[in-house]
Amino acid sequence: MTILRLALPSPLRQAFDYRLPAALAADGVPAAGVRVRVPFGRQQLVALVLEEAAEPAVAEAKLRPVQAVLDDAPVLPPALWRLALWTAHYYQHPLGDALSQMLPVLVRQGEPLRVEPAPVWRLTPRGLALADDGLQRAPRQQAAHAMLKAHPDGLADATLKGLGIGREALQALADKELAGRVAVAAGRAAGADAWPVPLLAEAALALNDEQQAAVAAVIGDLRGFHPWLLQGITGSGKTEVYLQAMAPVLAEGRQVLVLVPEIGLTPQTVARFQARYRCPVVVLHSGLTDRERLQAWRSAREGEAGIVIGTRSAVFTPLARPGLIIVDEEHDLSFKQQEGFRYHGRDVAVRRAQLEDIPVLLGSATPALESLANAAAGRYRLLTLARRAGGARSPGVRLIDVRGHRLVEGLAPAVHEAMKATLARGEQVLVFLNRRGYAPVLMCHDCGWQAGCQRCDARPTLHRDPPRLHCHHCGSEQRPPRQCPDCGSTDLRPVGAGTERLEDGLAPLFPGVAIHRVDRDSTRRKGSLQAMMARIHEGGAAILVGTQMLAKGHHFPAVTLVVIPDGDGGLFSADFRGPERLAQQLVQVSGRAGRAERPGQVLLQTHQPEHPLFAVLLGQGYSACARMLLEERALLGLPPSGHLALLRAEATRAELPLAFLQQAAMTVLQQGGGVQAWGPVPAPMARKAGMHRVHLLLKCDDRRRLHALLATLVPWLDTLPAARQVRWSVDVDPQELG
DNA sequence: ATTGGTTAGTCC
DNA sequence: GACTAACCAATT
Repeated sequence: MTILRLALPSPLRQAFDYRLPAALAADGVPAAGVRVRVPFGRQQLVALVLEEAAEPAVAEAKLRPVQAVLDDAPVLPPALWRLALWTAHYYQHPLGDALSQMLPVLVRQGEPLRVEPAPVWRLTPRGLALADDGLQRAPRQQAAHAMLKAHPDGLADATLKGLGIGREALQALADKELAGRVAVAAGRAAGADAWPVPLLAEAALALNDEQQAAVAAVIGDLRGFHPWLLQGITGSGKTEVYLQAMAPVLAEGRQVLVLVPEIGLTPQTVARFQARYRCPVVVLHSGLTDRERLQAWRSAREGEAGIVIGTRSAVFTPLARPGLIIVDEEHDLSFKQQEGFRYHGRDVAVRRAQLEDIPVLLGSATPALESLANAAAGRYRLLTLARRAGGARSPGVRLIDVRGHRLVEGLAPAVHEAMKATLARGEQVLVFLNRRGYAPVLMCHDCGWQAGCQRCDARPTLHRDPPRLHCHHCGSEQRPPRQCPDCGSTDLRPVGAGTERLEDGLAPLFPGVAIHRVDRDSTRRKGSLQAMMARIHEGGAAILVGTQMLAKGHHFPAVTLVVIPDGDGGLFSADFRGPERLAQQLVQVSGRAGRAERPGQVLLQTHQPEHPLFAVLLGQGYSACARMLLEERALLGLPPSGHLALLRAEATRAELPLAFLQQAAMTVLQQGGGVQAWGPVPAPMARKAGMHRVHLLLKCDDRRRLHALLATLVPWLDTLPAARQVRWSVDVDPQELG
């Protein structure tokens, strides 16, 4: 009898054995990575074969039969299969659940993998003959026409969607018989003739000598695993380095995987890649339908797509002929999945490159301390771009000591003056405040009562339109009280300022000046961010008020002054990564300002002008600041000098998670092995969304010893009766201890 | 008696 | 996690 050991899409930390009926074994025993349909309890599931088992783990009578074998070959290529097993083990996540998260929804529902080649949009002869400005009355159709004209081999639906070209525009072109959707022949040739000739669709930009050196280094060694760290200041032309580094990879017919932060995946980013090369570009992001995602995934897996661009989860996209992996803005927090399967996309990308035996290029203006430490240790090779491309000068940063000064709307007099002068020149000012809403606290002026959230140990933020107290941690909303519930006073006052209040307060100070607020609330509606960006890019005096949305990705050429009213935030944060994040944020937001003719100015208001972080960051730059922070981490044994894993547990009753993690802590103490247990302690926000939350932090100088412990501790915890009374999880290499 | 809500246990 | 049997208590 043939017994198959299967990974089921379930959170259970175990494999399940099934019997393979003789009728299904006729074509041979399915290999590891093949999908099968099985009964499980009273449900039907799609599972993946792990191996053929010599002996069943349970009594033979309990084995149920496999109902169908869905594939004749594994779903994932060998290197990706090994990556999946490694990642599930490294992050101590149940294998079946990890595997199912790596696959598109339709694949894990059993959809056939056979590729009907995705039909592509192409111009008709009439469309090709149409003049470039023949659709002036219809800008969207004109954009679609221009894009299709640049790609005579056609573009797939998913690619066009990624480029921001909508179905309506394409349908309109089709109605005019200017374009059509046609099927293409299946099975592209592999190797050098995989893509259209010539591959280059537009001329490459000229490189300065730093960029030249970076490109030369990477393409000089495209065989085998080489991790690179490209540290390039904002505006230094990192993207051009990516583009030119991938040229020889594509020229060989191999594929490039590009990972970007969630916020970085804009139509402009995709357009930049698509405009350069004629090979198919596919985009994987959360906006795709299940069907589109499946098409993109198949096209990567079959080797049709030359460039695959996506966010975190795209690191698991199978590639027929992988050649290079690029991780842009590698320091970005969005690469770490913060719930469930808590992997780090950047770290998985490096491991994948190793298993695929290809180079990986991590890029950032402000690399994570982990990456800089890897470069310093010689594990990564460092490439530096210290000059802005095109000769633009970097903005100067000036600390504004606000101690003792009277602030108007949170602005010091010198800052106010600088803003007026900038606006008078017709230039733009960016005010960066990483706090949305009207005010973070609603307080009674008579007795000091503060509005609190019913379900969290947090104060809800006061919002203005519509008026409400909104808890950013659990999402609950209440009507703001008109009277203090403690003393009955009606003198309730908002304390502190968020972006809404700042927007209101700045208007009378700068009459007649347009103020654009850019945060999650003001850009909630689809397309509103793009509309706002368009208005900003029209130029003219304006104030941009925004949260970190403004600090990422977009560049604002008309902004010549950046104001940071609250530069101290995060300086004394509870999280040990606070200073690192602050330094990254300051550098990133500073990079939004300035252009070739006129360098930008950054004004940073602070109550701590002598703080060493500011002194080093402003005096010697990000790298020196990072070195200082790395020394501090080393003294405390914190990452990357030491290694962490965080056990979290929560329940409505406070004593349950505490008791559960006490058992864990006890075991760690007994087993020792050089692993320290800190806690259990209440989480920084002890009650969130009605749940009492407790943490146990595990810490060890040696990563292998920490993982050896986790490998026995976690499965054992899973068997404890107490584990069923709490929600618990393991976070390996936690990025936020909150 | 019926319904609803919680809990413990299984899933191969 | 999904599902169920078992149990208890409050409602008809």
